Parts: sequence; structure tokens; C-alpha cells
Amino acid sequence: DQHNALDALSQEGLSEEPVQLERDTAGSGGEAAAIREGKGKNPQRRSSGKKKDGSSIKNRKKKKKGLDVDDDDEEDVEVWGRCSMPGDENDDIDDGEESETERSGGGERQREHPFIVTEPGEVARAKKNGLDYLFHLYEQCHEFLLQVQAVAKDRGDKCPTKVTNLVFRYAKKVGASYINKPKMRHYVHCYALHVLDEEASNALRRAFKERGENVGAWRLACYKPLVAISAAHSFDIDAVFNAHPRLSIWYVPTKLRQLCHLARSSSQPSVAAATVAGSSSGSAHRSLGGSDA
Amino acid sequence: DQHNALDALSQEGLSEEPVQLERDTAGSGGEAAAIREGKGKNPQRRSSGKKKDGSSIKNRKKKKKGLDVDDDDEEDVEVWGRCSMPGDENDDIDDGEESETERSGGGERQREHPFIVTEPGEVARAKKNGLDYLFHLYEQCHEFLLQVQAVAKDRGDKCPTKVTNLVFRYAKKVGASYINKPKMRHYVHCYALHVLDEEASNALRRAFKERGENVGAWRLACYKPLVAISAAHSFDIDAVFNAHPRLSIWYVPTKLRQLCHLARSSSQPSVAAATVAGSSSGSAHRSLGGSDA
DNA sequence: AGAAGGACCAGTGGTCCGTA
DNA sequence: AGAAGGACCAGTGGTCCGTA
Repeated sequence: DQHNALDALSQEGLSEEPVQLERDTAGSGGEAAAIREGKGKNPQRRSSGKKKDGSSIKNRKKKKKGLDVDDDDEEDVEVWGRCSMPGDENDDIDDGEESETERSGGGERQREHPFIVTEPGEVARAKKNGLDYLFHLYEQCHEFLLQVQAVAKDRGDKCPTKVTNLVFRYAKKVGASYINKPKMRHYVHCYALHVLDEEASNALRRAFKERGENVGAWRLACYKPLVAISAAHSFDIDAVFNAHPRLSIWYVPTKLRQLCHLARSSSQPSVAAATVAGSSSGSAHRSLGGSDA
Repeated sequence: DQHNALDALSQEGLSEEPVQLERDTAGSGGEAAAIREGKGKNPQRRSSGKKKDGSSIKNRKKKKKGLDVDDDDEEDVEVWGRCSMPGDENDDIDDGEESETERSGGGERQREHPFIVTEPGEVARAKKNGLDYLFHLYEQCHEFLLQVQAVAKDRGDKCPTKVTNLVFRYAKKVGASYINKPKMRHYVHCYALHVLDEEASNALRRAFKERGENVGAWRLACYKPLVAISAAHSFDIDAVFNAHPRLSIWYVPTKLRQLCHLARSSSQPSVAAATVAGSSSGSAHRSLGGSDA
């Protein structure tokens, strides 16, 4: 029905058209519009429909609020890379069998193109996304957080300091459907390295690209230099994140924290020994494997 | 079976005996003991048993951790008030019909004595608790938080900055069964006033005691001076809380935040008008009533 | 009636695993 | 095979309301 151009915008170098959602209700309501919840979009959110047993036993009165901005603001996204990227030819990017019209037409359940390891400044081709684009997503989330914070402050609501579910929901609402929580959490530490030591990050990217490694391998390799950086702050990775304004809005990934902790106890055998003897810790030896390895 | 002296300790001026829980396992496990979860205590936590439909469909692997300290440390609680309180007679406090032995004997489901409005330094009698005791509970929570934080840091876990569920659980575990979340949240703003302007807080207590007001009335009266204090920080009550080390560990109560927000929009009619015209807020006019009034 | 707190609920952080 | 993300789950913040 409505031109669901949403998914098409996830394309690198294809977001020419400004995002416009739910234009219809803009300017209609004022206070009411700002507070109203669903607006009819996403009617079946939280549709698990299996855990809860039908009726909600007690109908407590709960005022729900929701953020729900009217996004008249064209979401000044101004295609990423357009400023910093070389090679700006916009057409022959889509060289596969799936044509542009084909994509925006059907309901084929699009996903983002997978990432590949690119050098700084390099544009990914052939249905791939590059790492500059990945990092740009983090900057976008930061902007979304700022907007969410502004609304919260204005309304006197509790103001998030981190990129929370609320921010991801907001991103969806303003049309950034290509941003989602699992993805952003997955690569946070890669972004952290990029922010904390861009030189090292760039070198790692070049090395892994040259070796033909895949994204997963590069991602894993990002842990080590971060642990090294944390060493200068006695392995307190939270302190490292919090000290940097662009990082402080991101939760420290569990595995990174564990690695730093492990490195700390390994680097201080006396402390580790005393700790075990005193039975106050030892948790550094928990498995760090799991599906993330 | 075991002397469940837990509840008895909630008595003001009765906590002579040091808290000792689960002594048996102390010193046995070291690392294992520090990580182990339930230790058999509180077997049926989260016993709602109505919402979830029996089997948990997918048996995902989830490593649960838990804090679970071995509390050999006698929980240096050193009865509150014993230092600052006048009138230290310990015996005729219990002048009701329920005797000391009667209380610790049966399974009568004890609760804390209700609070009454007391002057600073005044000891409550006749099965009542005073406000100095109330405020002392907040200090205790702070100590518990410090301990939880120490353990978390030592284990490399995520470290809470606020009094969270984890802290309340810890309090229970080390025997402070008289601390619970609803109570602490209920009176946070009263404690805030005590911390931010002890003079004003004391004056309010004296006034309300003299007038014979009940605790609920006093509690409600605590909001107003706090809003006034927030005014000096442009009604940013979060900033006020965060600026004070003893307050920053407490979540700002919803109603207090709403009242400050309301006061802000009332104090700046031009801003409020512009805001309504521009349809970006107006939420200040939400109901502040509810069951808290 | 006034008050303490067990227990509930909506929405969170975290990430698994069915999907493509 | 490698990767993106819908959807799930355990435990959170918040506080209602059955209890005493």
C-alpha cells in the first residue's frame, strides 16, 4: 500500500530520499500527538503471543507514554560517506541480479548487506557494506540518543544516558530501520577501537583486508588491542569507556569486560593468588567461549 | 529449625546480636562458594507460578551467577542510634501485649513497626519506629551498595552505581530483612530533603510532630521544599541528586520529578506557552494524583 | 483509618538461533 | 560457510493492592 521505502534506505549510498514516516499526522495534535502511543504503526509489536496466557488477570491502570515524536525534521541524515568517501558513482553499485525496482517492490523481507573488511575510505561494492558505514551507524545512534534525551528532558521524563531500547525504537520510528540492537551490540568493541585508537584500528583493517579475512575474524581481532588499552587504566574497561564522550553512551560488551578482567588477573599473579586463597574471587576463570568465539 | 532470628533484628534498638546467616558453608568453598548461586536458602524465589506456562519451551544455556557472599563479616551494623541517640534504655520499649519471646517464637509473619514523625534524636516507643531510624536505613543501603560494588569489581562484573534489586537482595542475604524495595523507594525524597537541607528537614519534622500529623502527611510535605531546592538548578532534580554523593545512588522518585517539571513549566509561562504552541511538550499537565496523593 | 511489603507487570539488557 | 536480526528470556524498575 504505502510506499514502504524503508528497507531500501538501508542501502549504502542509496539513502538519497529523506525519510518521511507518518506524514499524515504531523502538525495535527500538539500535546496530544506528542504523547499518544502507537499511531497505528507497528500494530503487533511484542507479538510473541505464546508466553502470556491470554487475559491479563488484573487490569491495573498503567499510564503508558511512549516517545513518539512527530518527525517533520527530515532526519538530516545526509547520506553517510557522501562527504568523506571517494568514488561517488552511485549507479553501478547494484551489479547483482536483483534490480533496484525489484527490491523496493515486493515484500521480500530485506536485510542489510553483510559487512566486509574494508580499508578506511574504501567503498564496499557488490552487495556488501564497509566498515566506515558500520561506524557511521554508531554516530547515528548517538544522534538519535541526543534527540531522545532532548524529548525526555522537555517532558520531564527520566533521561537515558546510554543507547537503550528506547533509542533503538526511536531509530526505527524515524525510518532508520537498518539499525537494530543485536547488530549494534555485536560490533560495539570494534567501534570502541576505532574511537580510542584510530591508527591501530585502521592498521588492523588493512591487515585483515590484505589477508582476506572475513568480518568475524576482524571483529574478534579487535578485542586484543582494547584489552591492551585498558591495561593503562588498570584493566578498568568501564573507566575507559566512560572517559570518552563518544563511547560512554555504549554499554561495555560482556565479553570485552571479561577479557579485561582475565588479563588483569593474569597480569597480577600475586593478587590472583591472594584472591583465590582468600576465596573472594576466581571468577576470571569462567569460560569465555560460547557462541561468540 | 535454625534460630530464625532474622525478623527480630528489625526491631529498633534490638539488634544486639550480630547477624549470622548460613554460617555452615563459610570457608568451605573459596571460589566455588563465591560463585555458587542459591545455597538452598530462599528456595522458591519468584514463585508467582501463574504467568509462565510450566515448561520453558527452549532450554537455553544461561550461566547464572549471583552475588552470594559468604558473610563472615559480622555486618558491622553496630546498632543504629546507639551512638547518636539519647535515652538508651533497652528494655521497656516493648510495652505492648506481644512479648519478646512471643515474637521470635512463632511464624507470625512479622513486619516492621510503622514509622511515626519524630524530632531529630527522638526515640520512638510503643511499637513505632522513628525517622532517624528511617534515614539510617538509607545509610545502610549505601553501605550494602559499596559492598556489592566491591564484589562486582573484584569479579569483573558490571558494577551498579545505584541501589538496584541486587542490593536489596544482598541486604536480605546478609540479614537485613527489614530493608525492602517498596519501603525505600517510598521515602527516598524524605531522605533527600534530610540530606540536602537538614535544617529544613528538622524543622518540618518538629512542625509535623507538634501538629500531630501522621507519617503520610509528613512524607507528602517533604516534596515542596525539594521542588524549591531544584528551582536553583533550573528544576533539574536529577542534577540535584547526582551532585550529592549520598543521593546520587538513589533513583529520583517519579512523582518528585513530575512535580519539579510541573513547577518549571509553571514558573516559565512564556516557555510553556511556546511549548504548547509548538506541540513539543505539554506533558507537565499529566495527572500527578494517583495512589500516592 | 494508616502503613508495610509481597508480588506483580511492562518494558530492559542481553544474545541465541531460526533464517537467508 | 558466514552473517543479519527477530524474538526470546531472566532479571529490572516501579508500585499496586491484598494484608495486618
